[in-house]
Amino acid sequence: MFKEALEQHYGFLFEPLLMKEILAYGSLKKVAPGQQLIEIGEIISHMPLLLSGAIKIMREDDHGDELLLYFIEKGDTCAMSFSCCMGGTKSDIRAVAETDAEIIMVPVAQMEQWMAKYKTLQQFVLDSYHARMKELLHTVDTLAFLRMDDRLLKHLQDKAKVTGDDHIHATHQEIAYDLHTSRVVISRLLKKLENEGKISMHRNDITVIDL
Amino acid sequence: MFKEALEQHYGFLFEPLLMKEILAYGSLKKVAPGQQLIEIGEIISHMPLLLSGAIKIMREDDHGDELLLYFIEKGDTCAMSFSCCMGGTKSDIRAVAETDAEIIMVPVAQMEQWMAKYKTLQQFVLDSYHARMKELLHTVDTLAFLRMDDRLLKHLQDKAKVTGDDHIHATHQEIAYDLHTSRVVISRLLKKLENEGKISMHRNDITVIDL
DNA sequence: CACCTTTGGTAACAGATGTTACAAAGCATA
DNA sequence: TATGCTTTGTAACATCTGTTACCAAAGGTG
Repeated sequence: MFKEALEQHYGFLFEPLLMKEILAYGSLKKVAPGQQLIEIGEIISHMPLLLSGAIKIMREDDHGDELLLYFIEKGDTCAMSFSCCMGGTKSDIRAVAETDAEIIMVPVAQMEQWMAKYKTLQQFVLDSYHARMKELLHTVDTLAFLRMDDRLLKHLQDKAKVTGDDHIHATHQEIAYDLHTSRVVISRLLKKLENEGKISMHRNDITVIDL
Repeated sequence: MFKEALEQHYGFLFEPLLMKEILAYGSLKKVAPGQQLIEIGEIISHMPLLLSGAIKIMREDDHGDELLLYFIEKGDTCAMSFSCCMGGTKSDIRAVAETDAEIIMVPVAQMEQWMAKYKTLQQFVLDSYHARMKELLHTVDTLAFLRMDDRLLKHLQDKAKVTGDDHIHATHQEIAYDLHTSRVVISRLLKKLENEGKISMHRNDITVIDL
């Protein structure tokens, strides 16, 4: 049962009746790192409520080039998936598990009913939109105002934060995909960060010192 | 009176009772190009409903460097200002009139009441969030995947679209501020676009040919 | 017209980022 | 140990963008 986890992360937000409904209609989904949850262009049938772990939200252009937008953590939902499923439109983003994660999947049909009934859910959705908007603004700031070395360090810090581990297990190539640059550039800048004492490196393992 | 304009742009969206309330409590604001509507850090007391014209939404970093996020046109609202005023938080963005514009300003206090009462307003706010989110995603795409020449052309096309005029009256310096680059870079790339036949240039006037 | 201000053009250079190519190191496995 | 794959290091170079400096053109004002 996922009753306890639900209570813990959403109990203070949602009214008791809504909690019961979520328990009745929602289903628990467990995913492993790297597992894809939502693909671009896919029609959304469920709204996710994250109980544990972290999800990374990615954007892709016409040429298949990728960019990490932000991470979603426990107690959050993907507001975009909400508006997509309510409007019946397709997903603008890809969602991939960054860590092991537990998610409650609520069917769209229920969500529509509940939005009319439950004030707390309305508020939650609005708050969620606001939070995601702020994240996106942050992403824009990063892209517009920072150079690649700062973007890289920030990325490593973010990754350490959402995984709760200052050891990052990723190849230079994987990091390059997230930041939409090339492996050589990442290797170069990582070496620079190491020389500056902000990280230390081993094969498949970067330790963030400057957290 | 702004009754007619309101009917025209929002009549099909809002229920009659809500329209009456907006007429009763909203006030019409007319602004001229360049006039600032919202400043970063400001507390929002009113929610704007755009009747005519276009507003540009800007972001600024710690060093005072600017970036144009997107334009808002008639029938739109600034979803961010909504969440800011509902939450009592400060504005993350700056809003500046791009053209002459007419805006209905609705006091926050009313908005909170109406959100509980009127389904159509709830839907409008959710839709507005979704639309703004999409715009921001577009902005991210532009920053992450395009080079400056394409960003510049896209900016000129956007500007021509929201003003309804393929003649753009702006100095190279002003364009440089919007795109967060330097005047020299803009001059260089504009000359390139002119050679490619996509625009033609005169002092303080760029004509977009490739719309 | 003479004078000044604003705006735009261009060269020359610096720095950041992207690309290609190749070597070396780490790891797994026969 | 020998072999092969993955991952990382590095050089050399191309390209894009940003900076500085200076001049020229356009427009306004006396």
